[in-house]
Amino acid sequence: MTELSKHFDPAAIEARWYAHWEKEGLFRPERDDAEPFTIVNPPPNVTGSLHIGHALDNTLQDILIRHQRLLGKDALWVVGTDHAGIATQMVVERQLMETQQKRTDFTREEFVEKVWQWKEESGGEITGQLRRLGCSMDWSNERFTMDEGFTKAVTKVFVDLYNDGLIYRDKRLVNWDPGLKTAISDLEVENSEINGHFWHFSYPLEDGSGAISVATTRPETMLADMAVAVHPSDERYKDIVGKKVKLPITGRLVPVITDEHADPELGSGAVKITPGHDFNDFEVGKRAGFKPTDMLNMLDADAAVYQTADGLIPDELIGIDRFEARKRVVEMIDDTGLLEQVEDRVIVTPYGDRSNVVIEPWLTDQWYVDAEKLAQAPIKAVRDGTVEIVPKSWEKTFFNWMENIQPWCVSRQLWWGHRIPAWYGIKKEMLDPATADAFEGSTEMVFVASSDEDVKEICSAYYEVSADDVLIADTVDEALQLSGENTGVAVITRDPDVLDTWFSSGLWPFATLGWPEETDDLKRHYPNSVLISGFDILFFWDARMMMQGMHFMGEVPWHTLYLHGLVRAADGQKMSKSKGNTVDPLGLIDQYGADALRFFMAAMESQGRDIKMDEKRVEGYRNFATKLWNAARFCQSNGIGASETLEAPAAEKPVNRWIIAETIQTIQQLDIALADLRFDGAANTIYHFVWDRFCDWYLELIKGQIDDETQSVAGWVLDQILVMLHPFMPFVTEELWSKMGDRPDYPLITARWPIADARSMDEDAAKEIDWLIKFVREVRAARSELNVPAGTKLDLYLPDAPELARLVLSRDTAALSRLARIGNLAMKSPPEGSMIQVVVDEATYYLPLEGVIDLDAEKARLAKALETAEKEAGSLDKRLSNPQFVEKAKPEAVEKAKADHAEKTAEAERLRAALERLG
RNA sequence: GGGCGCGUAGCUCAGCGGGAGAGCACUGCCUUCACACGGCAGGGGUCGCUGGUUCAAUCCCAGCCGCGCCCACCA
Repeated sequence: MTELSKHFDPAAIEARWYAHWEKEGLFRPERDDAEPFTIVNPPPNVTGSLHIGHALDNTLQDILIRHQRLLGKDALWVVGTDHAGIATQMVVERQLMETQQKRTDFTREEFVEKVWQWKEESGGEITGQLRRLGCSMDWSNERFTMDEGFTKAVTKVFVDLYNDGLIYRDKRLVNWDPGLKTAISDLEVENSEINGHFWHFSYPLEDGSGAISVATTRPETMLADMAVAVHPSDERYKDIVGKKVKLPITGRLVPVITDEHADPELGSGAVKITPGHDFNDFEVGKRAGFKPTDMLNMLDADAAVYQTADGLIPDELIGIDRFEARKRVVEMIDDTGLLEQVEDRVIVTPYGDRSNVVIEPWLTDQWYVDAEKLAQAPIKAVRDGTVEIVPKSWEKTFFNWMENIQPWCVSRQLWWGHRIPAWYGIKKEMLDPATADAFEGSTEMVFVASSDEDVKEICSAYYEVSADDVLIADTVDEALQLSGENTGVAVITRDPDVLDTWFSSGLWPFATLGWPEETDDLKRHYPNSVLISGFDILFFWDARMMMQGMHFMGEVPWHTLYLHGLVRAADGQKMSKSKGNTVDPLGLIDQYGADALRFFMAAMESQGRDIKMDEKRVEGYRNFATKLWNAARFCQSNGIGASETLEAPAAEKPVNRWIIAETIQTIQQLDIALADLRFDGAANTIYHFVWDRFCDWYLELIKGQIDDETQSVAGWVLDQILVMLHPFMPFVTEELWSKMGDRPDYPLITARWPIADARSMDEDAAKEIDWLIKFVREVRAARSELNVPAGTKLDLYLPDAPELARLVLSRDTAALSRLARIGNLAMKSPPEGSMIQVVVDEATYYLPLEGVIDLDAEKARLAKALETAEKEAGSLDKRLSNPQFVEKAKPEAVEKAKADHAEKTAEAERLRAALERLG
């Protein structure tokens, strides 16, 4: 047994214990016969480093996992990192930029190789940081979303979904990020309001019979206008419908059409229609009979002006950036006198969440997942309670999104990621390798397959059935030339795109367990027990896990979905790097220890609310750890050590019987709080037990009287504390566990969670000690208010005290002497003279005081106490004299009111008498 | 335009049908033999406002006032 230092120094023990746990395999002890408990960790980006949100998220998970491990379960916490397509590619591209290089200086293979290299050298920094937080994940099976097995799973999922008709290729408007030059999904678009303008143009009618006024916030798109729409019921334009207008600048002739979309109330009631560059207009365009392939496009991948198919855009505008083009178009229209008006207006503008660049609706071929179909099973699962969302208030949000879900664009024009397992046969003359949109309209046929081998088979089969117009492969596989030298119509090439990162991370709950192989782990740990995630990824990740999990596994991915909030800065603002208001969790760990940070997170995590950072509070929990440390130090120096029993030891002394009962009550409360996922309640329960009950009362009551029984009880209680606190504060508890006694091969991390054995509860002892505490408090308060010097001992006279009081007071003289500074005890009336009168329940206690006490102060004290008692008695009296209350209230409430009334009345009476005695 | 949530002690937050709690901050006393990262005692709240339901409302209902967040195609 090593002596403990006076202050607890977290840094001195954390790394040591973590290394020990990991090395000994204690995060995943062999428990093949135990009930499984499984959590998958939301895989952090491989580029990521631990931020305060991770600290919250992972602390909560670790609390659950450690608790379940202590309960004896086969607790598995799956861990790994996410390849994070866009983020990782950006990191490596930035790195290249430092040496004036760019991605396209390399072949795709070379670049991807560089990313892997980066990943090996610098990726996964966060995994070390999670260790510093104390997270007990199963590192021995760490995964990566692009490791071999996972990639296999992703490919299978794509192929299967394709074969089930749940993935398809479609030409429509996507959210195009011109900064990253890739499509992104709806969820990756963030709308924000900016100050813009509303330009009103006059479009002259072709026949010269007038003009129609249209207004737009995006004037440059008029270069690709294909119609002007008015509402069918709009009488003003009745005669113009069907005529054509001649667009300024391009001179394109476009029809005036009717469509419900046009709002007669807005502007002139006529709206320009640009199907290739606006989501509404796309729909209007389709209704008006335009096919997507015919819709005009006027922007390239960089969002610079691009010549439309009809070649009508003046050369001077070609190649100009969209925002510059906006100015030029307005100027040009103004020059022709067709600019009618410019209004200031707040415009909702879409930005890419990664690039922070304005998103462009752009007409491309992309892969889409039929999310609507996949959403049905998850909706039902939440509806019928198979998946419980905690807190429940998120259900509505979940349903609202799931029930209105849009096709999910899953293809990304990136190099880093899971490459889409689709191959195209393309006619040679259509192939233009120089441009990104080379495949535009050139696809002859698509083959979706898991491997080149599969492609070969499919191609051969296809060749057999329709030899005339098929391909000869030359890129993927030489064997495809089996198809013959067949006039050289086509080449085969693999889809250059990769999948949305969330497409793969959605498989996390089962692909990490070995799927598609039917492994034992998969059978045992799917469905997972619970998922902990921030509400910010409810749609991104949680919902997708449900869709993919239920489709491929036929079962929900987990039974409970716990959503926590955001950790905000102290002023309530969202933390962000750009605002510079982030708090580094590792800095907090350095300063206060991982245990303190973890306890803070747990204590602040009430369901449903964001957490505001409060460093003072972290400090407070550091103090708590020190408090526990010192309590253990006290125990150690008094021969109190590791308990030898799991059950509470037998005890005679009331104080020991009392603390055993208190401990068991704490276990019960903790069990309930943890079962309810009330992290705050759990943390507060153990906090107050340790500090208020164990340290402030129990240890004080036993000081100076520590016999064998007390040693074994105190040792047992401290052990239970260490176990109960371990999920929250793993480091300090493990250290104390080892220091409190020799327990080789029995580390705390795999100890036994205490059993709330109610048989050890003792009501009589509780009554006695509770009364004692109350009495000590009253005496202390009286002494303090009358400024009796702390060291002065006073004799105590109790002429009319009830039996319980006499018993307790005469037994616990040592404790009384220490805690209330009581000298001698006499069961009789006090001598004449000045004294303090203390009223506890129905009795008065007298403490004569040498010299003169401050009579006024004593009167004031008693008067105040009397006032309080009378007020309470009065209000209870009023309630009890209300027949309605006695009649209708619950009997318990009436009983309680009666008892309280009696007590308060007696107390008031005593206080009144005491006051009278003072004259 | 829909949906969700919040407004309780100076601050940060629990409580959510029987008469209000915690941590920090504040005041006074205490170098009491585990701990001053401590101990003891204390001050401080018309529980946003207005109605309603109830024997009883901070807690339930309605409306209002403030403040967040999410979703949504108003050009």
